Amino acid sequence: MSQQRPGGQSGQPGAVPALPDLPEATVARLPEYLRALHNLAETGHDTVSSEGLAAAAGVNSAKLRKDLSHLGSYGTRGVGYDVALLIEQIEYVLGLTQRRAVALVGVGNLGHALAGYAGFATRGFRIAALFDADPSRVGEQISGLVVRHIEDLAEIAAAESIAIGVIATPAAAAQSVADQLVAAGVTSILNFAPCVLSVPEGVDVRKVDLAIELQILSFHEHRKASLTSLPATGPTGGLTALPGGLSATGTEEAVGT
Amino acid sequence: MSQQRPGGQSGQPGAVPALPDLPEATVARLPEYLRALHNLAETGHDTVSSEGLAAAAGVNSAKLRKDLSHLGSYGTRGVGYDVALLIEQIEYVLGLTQRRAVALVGVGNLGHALAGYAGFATRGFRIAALFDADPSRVGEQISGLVVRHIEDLAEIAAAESIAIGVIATPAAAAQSVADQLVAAGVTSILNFAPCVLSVPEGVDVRKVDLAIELQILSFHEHRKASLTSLPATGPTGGLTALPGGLSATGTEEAVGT
DNA sequence: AGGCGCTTGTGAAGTCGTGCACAAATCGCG
DNA sequence: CGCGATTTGTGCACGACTTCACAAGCGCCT
Repeated sequence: MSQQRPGGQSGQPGAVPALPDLPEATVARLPEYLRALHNLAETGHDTVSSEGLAAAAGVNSAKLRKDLSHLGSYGTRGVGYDVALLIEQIEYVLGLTQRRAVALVGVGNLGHALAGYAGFATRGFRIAALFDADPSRVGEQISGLVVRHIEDLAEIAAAESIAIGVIATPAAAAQSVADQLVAAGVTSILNFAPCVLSVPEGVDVRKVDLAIELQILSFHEHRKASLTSLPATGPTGGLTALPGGLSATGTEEAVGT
Repeated sequence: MSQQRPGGQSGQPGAVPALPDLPEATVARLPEYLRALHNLAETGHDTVSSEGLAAAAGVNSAKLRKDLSHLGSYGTRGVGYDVALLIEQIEYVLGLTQRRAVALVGVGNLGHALAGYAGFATRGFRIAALFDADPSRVGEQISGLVVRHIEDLAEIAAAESIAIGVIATPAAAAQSVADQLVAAGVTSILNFAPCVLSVPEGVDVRKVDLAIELQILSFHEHRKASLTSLPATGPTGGLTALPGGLSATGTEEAVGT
């Protein structure tokens, strides 16, 4: 609460205030709060209550308050949180005040999509370089960037101060790419390849596996089906009259996500 | 994930081998085990120890044994697990014995990549239909499928027995699409749009947000950077940046890939 | 047949995360 | 200036998950 500087002894004058070491679960939710806050800011809200922000982020309000309390006391009792101030604080804690350079390796199907994903640019990141091992792809231009050969990774990573790498290669190549990223000084990796990477201590790896997400959903489907013996909403039971209110008025063109 | 049915297990006197009520954390790991097991099977392994499989899946061996124990006793003490049998069991529990039909909504940048992603097809799923709200995209052919207008969703979903939907639209359209999916009988949704979806009880939603993953990595980058000048406090010790070693720490077998 | 080494399955303890409930703090108003 | 309405920050209890440690079971070798 009154602890402006968690972490205790920081004898470094002028140094960055030591980051509180947040619970991992909290860290994983902060980006969601941040997105919700940006939405609120755009719709003209100056302050927001924990209840309101929690609803916008899809979590419990008590959890939200506890999460925010971990990074200091930035709310006002009886009023709520100042949206702009909270955005600033979360962006600072997440290290988004600088626009981090990201290297993307593998410009296949998925790599193309990622290279064109506007969400990276608008949320604190800059794709600084694209790489591939296939010579026929080197030189291709995607979203204003030229694909370089993976051999040039170390050189470019150093020049661009790249600390985060994204692997969008086939699984067979992923470990080799990871090794090269680490050798080039990258200390955080986002892996889309369906395999386990082994990296030295001090390097963070996060994994996104699209098939796994579907398989988890499949389990719940299976379970729901095994519990459903009588309910009318059986599979393809017949055309149920759709509620007319669900018109597609809100649908827009599906621009590249 | 949150909306679990309460434990009131009603009736159903021993008919089907009722699905064990697995911990959510276990469910999330089963697909990883499954992938590792397929790798092992392809490289000629007939059996595998918990230690070996755990290494291949990137988890602790005790955790793996406990996970597997939840779905029955399919190991042999002193020997290990029969790879083929375990694959069969996990696929059954995950509901992958049938090839589930999936609807993909939004064929923008990301949607294209997902439609062409081979991993879905090889891991238990069949993309049965593509949808978009943009008339200029309707009719386009992608990976052997014709893009249909979102209006046709209900009809096609019924015809193809689609129970899982994937949303790859801009955030502004996602809620509307989700409503339409639900109205069409879809009970599981994988959402790539950066927003919170509200759905009726009984519908499962999982979310994948690429920018959030990067922001989590960014936090750890920020934290690492702020520690490099501070004394190491805590059990995690200072991250000793072994400069020369580019090879991975573990010498464990790298699971063929 | 019996002992020995290996591996599973699991009780128990420890750690982490969640949600409730409430005191403390702040604002607006009479 | 004090009071009530409102909302934050947090102590505490509970539940979920992880990890350890070990007994029980299995196959092989002698």
